[in-house]
Amino acid sequence: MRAAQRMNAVFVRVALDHPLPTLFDYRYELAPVPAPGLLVRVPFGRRDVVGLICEVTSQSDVPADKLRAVAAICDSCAPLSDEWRALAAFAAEYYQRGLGEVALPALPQALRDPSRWARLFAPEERYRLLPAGRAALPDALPARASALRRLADALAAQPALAAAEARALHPKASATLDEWRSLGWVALETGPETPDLAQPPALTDDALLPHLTPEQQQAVDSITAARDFAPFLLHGVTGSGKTEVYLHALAGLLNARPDAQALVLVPEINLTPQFEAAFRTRFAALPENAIVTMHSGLAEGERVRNWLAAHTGRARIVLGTRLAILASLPKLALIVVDEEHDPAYKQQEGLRYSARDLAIYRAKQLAIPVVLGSATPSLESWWQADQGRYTRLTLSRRAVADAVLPSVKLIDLEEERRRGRASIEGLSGPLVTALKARLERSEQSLVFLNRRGYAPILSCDACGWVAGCPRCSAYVVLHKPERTLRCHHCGWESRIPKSCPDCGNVDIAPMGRGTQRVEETLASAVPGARVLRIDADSTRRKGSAQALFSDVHAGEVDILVGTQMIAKGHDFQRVTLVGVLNADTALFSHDFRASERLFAQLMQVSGRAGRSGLPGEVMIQTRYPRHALYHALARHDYVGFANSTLAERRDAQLPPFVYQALLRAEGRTLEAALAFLQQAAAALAPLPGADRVTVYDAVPLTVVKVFNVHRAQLLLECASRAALQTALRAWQPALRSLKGVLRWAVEVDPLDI
DNA sequence: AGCACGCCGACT
DNA sequence: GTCGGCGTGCTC
Repeated sequence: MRAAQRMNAVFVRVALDHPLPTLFDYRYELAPVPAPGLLVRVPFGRRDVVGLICEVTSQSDVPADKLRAVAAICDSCAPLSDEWRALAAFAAEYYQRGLGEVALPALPQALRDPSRWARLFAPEERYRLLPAGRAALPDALPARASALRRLADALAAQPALAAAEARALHPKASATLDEWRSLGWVALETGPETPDLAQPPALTDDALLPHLTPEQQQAVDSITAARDFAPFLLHGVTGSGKTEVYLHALAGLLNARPDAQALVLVPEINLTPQFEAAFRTRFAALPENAIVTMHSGLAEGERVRNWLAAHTGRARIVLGTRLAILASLPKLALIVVDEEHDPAYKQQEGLRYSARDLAIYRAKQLAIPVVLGSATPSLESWWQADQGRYTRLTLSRRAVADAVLPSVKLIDLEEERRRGRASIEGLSGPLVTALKARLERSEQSLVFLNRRGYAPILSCDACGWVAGCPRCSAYVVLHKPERTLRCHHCGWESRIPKSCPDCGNVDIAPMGRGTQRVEETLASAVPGARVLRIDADSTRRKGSAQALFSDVHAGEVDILVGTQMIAKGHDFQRVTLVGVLNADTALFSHDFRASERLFAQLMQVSGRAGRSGLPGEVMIQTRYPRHALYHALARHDYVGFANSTLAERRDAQLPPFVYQALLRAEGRTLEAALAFLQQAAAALAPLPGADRVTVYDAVPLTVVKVFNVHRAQLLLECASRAALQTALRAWQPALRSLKGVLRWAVEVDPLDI
């Protein structure tokens, strides 16, 4: 008996969201058959947590007295596929984390809450209006019970009303509907949803589509013809119609295979609405729930619904930000990464993954095409294309007839000053004149400045005091509309002092300019102009960015001033002038990627001008009008810029010619953080692979202290990705065993150094 | 990461 | 006399 039990014993090896990189074994004694990929609720220490079954075995190496039993299993949700678990395992391996730390946070929160499992997978309840109810209902309700009336109207309007929809219409819908049920007015039904309407043979009518330029057509043909892993770098100047290429490639795929899924990534939440609208218009024949979005702005309920739509295969197009790269997509057949160069694809906390790089992995794993689109590809991707590992697809011309690239003018601030030409609060004469001319012609202008707030510094003329953050080693930024000083690192806020807290002098003055100050200046410098500011501050409320952008589209704005938020994606029809302020700071940054980022940003913002056929003009105010970056920009010469920057990177042995990783440490004192890093460096030296790794000195971060925590980092560099990976993997236990109360994390392929 | 247990200062 | 500081140790 005992022996038989042992023979039949079932154990599961479970990944938990926990820093230990191991799996945890549990006895499995429940009725449903366990399978890898299913979620379970297990006791862990003193609490219950959700884990992912990675293996089902008949024996365990863990001593029997330590083993505990699985408490519950979620078997109404199809198991996460082998491919998905392999993706999570790869990400965990590559970014030096535990599998559970990758897999579980990638799931929607509701799935990680066992108390919600039953409800999530319960067949949706629906209410159907019965003839008795149809006869009685509207009149039986009090005249002013508007919510009840809406509920009744909704019941009358459709064959069956989903319980969730009913609850959205009326907070007490369940109680009301139960009452109506007892009166014989409505019937409750459960079961599978009414089947979707049969999909028409073709989702799109080719005759109605905008006709493609030969370059676009060739790009679409190449993508559509791909039958295996095929990475494409779609290099297209702004306005060249990259989106149309995506749409055609999607149409080709979705038409050819009625079950295929596509994943489209965009760098920012702000860009999802316009893509979603384009997909819904173009693929109007798809059922509504076949196109879903995935980003951090979704409410929890919608997040699970959309995730499940992807997981069950019902969603054909998933549109999302970087987190969508970890969605479960059993029939994934095409991945598009729009604006692939955008740093937003790099997660900057927790698991610091690059969604673009994982997209490449995923495409390779599934042997499918992946399209990386950009007007200014990352040098990493450009180099891959140079090497022939990615296929380059080029769109060299603007797609709209007559739309030409804007002319770029550099305004030499030194010369303006030498010649004694007037400028108003940092706005040069030529720029103000150009802005006024646009206003007269009822055209729109855009002023780009990558610094929010009113002024980055508030200082005392008399003693040199500068307002700083008490918690960070950083100055605080003056925010005039909010009448506060604000730390952009930790969020600390205070009132604006009336006099210098050090010497009492009342002449404390804002220095430098942010978007708020430029907004104020523009209002007086360009009389009559309707000025709108869009930045992280003016769009803090959820959904407000959309409203502000639609004001611009509706022509209710003459001058739009803002940070990089205004540079991305939006197709403003009447913008013919782009002014760029304060770009020079990035030219001489210590960050070797600063110029690449600046070039991409300026190229992108320049691309906002003249999209609809009106001639566009870009004016860049600079002290260095002869700088090579600006010259390349004026010629719209990404290729020249990329090639010369790559040559510099090669000479300096910087990425993509070497691979980097960082060890970051945070401690109560800088000394503690540095000491930890030095110990860590010493521990690395004897490990396998470490002989090929260059370890630099531990250094404090530029902003050493944030929220009273002192930060330092150690840079590792290696010509071989494999050797770096080996060394990093071997390093983990050593790092864990180092003592000291200190937070640390390894970052692979860091963007900011 | 949580969440315990485990030994030393200022309070009902 | 306890409440609670965070050091360190464990989680199948």
